[in-house]
Amino acid sequence: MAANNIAVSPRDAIELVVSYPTVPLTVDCVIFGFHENSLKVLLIKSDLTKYEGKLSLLGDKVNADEDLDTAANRVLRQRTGMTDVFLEQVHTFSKPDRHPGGRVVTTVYASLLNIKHHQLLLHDNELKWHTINQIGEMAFDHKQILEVCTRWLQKRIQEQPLAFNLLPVKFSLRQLQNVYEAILDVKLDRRNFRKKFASMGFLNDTDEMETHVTHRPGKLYTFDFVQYQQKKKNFIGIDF
Amino acid sequence: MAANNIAVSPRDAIELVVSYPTVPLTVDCVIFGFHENSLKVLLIKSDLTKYEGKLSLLGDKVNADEDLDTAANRVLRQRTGMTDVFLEQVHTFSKPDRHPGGRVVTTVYASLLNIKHHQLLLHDNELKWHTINQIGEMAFDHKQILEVCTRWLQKRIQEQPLAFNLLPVKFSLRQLQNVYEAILDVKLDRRNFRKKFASMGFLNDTDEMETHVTHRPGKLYTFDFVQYQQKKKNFIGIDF
DNA sequence: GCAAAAGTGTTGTCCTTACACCCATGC
DNA sequence: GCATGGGTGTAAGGACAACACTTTTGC
Repeated sequence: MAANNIAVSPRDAIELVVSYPTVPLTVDCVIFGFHENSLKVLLIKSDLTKYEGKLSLLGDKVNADEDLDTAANRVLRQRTGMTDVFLEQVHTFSKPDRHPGGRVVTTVYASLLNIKHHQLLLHDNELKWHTINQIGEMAFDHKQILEVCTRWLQKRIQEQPLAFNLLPVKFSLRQLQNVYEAILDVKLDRRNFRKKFASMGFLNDTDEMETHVTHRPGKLYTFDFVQYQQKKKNFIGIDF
Repeated sequence: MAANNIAVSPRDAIELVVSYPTVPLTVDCVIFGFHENSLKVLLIKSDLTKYEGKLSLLGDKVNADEDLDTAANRVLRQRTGMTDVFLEQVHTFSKPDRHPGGRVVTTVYASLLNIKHHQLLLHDNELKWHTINQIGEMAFDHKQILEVCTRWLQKRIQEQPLAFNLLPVKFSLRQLQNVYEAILDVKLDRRNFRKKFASMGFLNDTDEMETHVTHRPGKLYTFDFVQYQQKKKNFIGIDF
C-alpha cells in the first residue's frame, strides 16, 4: 500500500493512459416495440459458433473515436433506418467471461419505437420481433440484460411519458392502456385509467375515430409534448 | 452497407473480438457523505499537469480481468478502508476527448457512506470532503459527472431508503430530515415529515436520546431494513 | 338483436398539506 | 427564565380505488 501524505509530482496524461490495460467495447441495443397487445423486442440469431441459432441483441463494436451514444444510434439506424428515436443508456456489463471471444465490455441502450413507423433493414441473421415473455435461451448474458432492461422500462414508463413512443401518433385510450398493461403485466381499471390521463391534460383530442374495428370506435388522441414539458412536476415525494 | 438476407456462416468468437478496437477503461467513484447539515463528496486534487490543482473524483484504471463493480469497490476500499458500502453504477461516459491523455471511457459509481464510520486512507493528493455546492472547477468532465450523480441521488433518495447510509446507525428524526433537506435543497414541514416516517413503520425506537445538545434531546431511532424488505411496495403508480 | 368495447360519475378512503401550542434541556 | 429545538393533533383538499349501466358500431 502506498504511503500517506506523499507529495506527488505532476504526471503526464498520455504516459498515464498508455499504461492502462485496454478492452474491446461494444454497444447492445434492446429495441422495444408494441404489437397486438404484446411488448416486443428486436433480435437476431447469433452467428458465433458457440451460440449458433441462439437469440441475440443487436450490437456492434464501438469504433475508435466513436461515442457510445453514437455507436448505439448507428446500430439502431443500420437495422431500422430510424434516427431521432428514443434511446437511453441503461447499464454497462463487464463480467470478464461474458463473451466467449475474450473480455468484452458492453454498454446497453434501450430504445422504444413504433413498429409500423419503419421497415427492417439488414435482415441478416433472421432479424425479427419477438414477444418479450416467449423468448427462450439467448446468447452471451443477453437474457440477463433483457431482464434488466425490462425492469428499467417498467419503472420508466410510470415516471415518464414513454408509452407514446411505442404507439402511432394518433392512438386510442384503449391502445394506451394496452401498452401499460402489457409492460407492467397488470390489469388496470378502464374508468380510472381514462380519468387519470384526462386529468393530466397532456392528451389532445383529434376529431378522428378508430376505423375498421368490430365494435364501437374510440376517439383518437395525440400526446401534447409541449404541454408536458411545461407542466411536468418537479417532484418531491418520498415514497418507498 | 451490407446486402440483405445473406446467410452468414458461423464465426469464431476469438477472431471476431480480436478485430475490435480496444479502449482504456476506468472507474470513477462519486462518494457522498453528510456532515454538519451539508451533503459532501470525497475528492482529491488531480496530479495531471493539465489539471494541476483542480479537483477530481476518485478513480482508477480497470485492471485486466477485473469487473467494473470490483474495480469501483477497490477504489473505495483503498481510500476509505470500507467494504460493504452502498455502491451503485450510474452511467458510463465516453466522449472521445474527455481525457487529455487520449481516449478513456469511464464508468461512474455513486456511493453513500457515513463520514464518521471510517478514516481516510491514502491521503495522497489532498483527499478531502467537499461541500457539494461549493465546488469550483474540476478536472476532466468531472463537474458534469458530479451533477449527473447529484440528480441521480435526489431521485433515488425519494424512492429508496438511502439516507440511512449517510447517518449513524442511531439517528434522530431531525438528522434524517436534515439529510433530505440538504440533498433535495428544500425545506420540509417537521410535523409532516415525522408523521410520514412514523406511518411507514420502518423506524425502530431505541430507548436512547440525543446527548450533548443544547436543547431538548430527541429520541434516537434505527432503520428496520428487515421490515422494509418485507413491506416495500411493488409500486404501480403512473405519475409524470 | 347480439357481441364487443366505448364512454361516463359517485362514493369512501387514504394521503398530503397547512398550521400552533406546550415541553424538556442547557446555559 | 430564556433560547432552542422536540414533540404532538386536526381539519381541509386532492388523489385513488371500487364499482354498473348506457351507447355505438359491425356482423
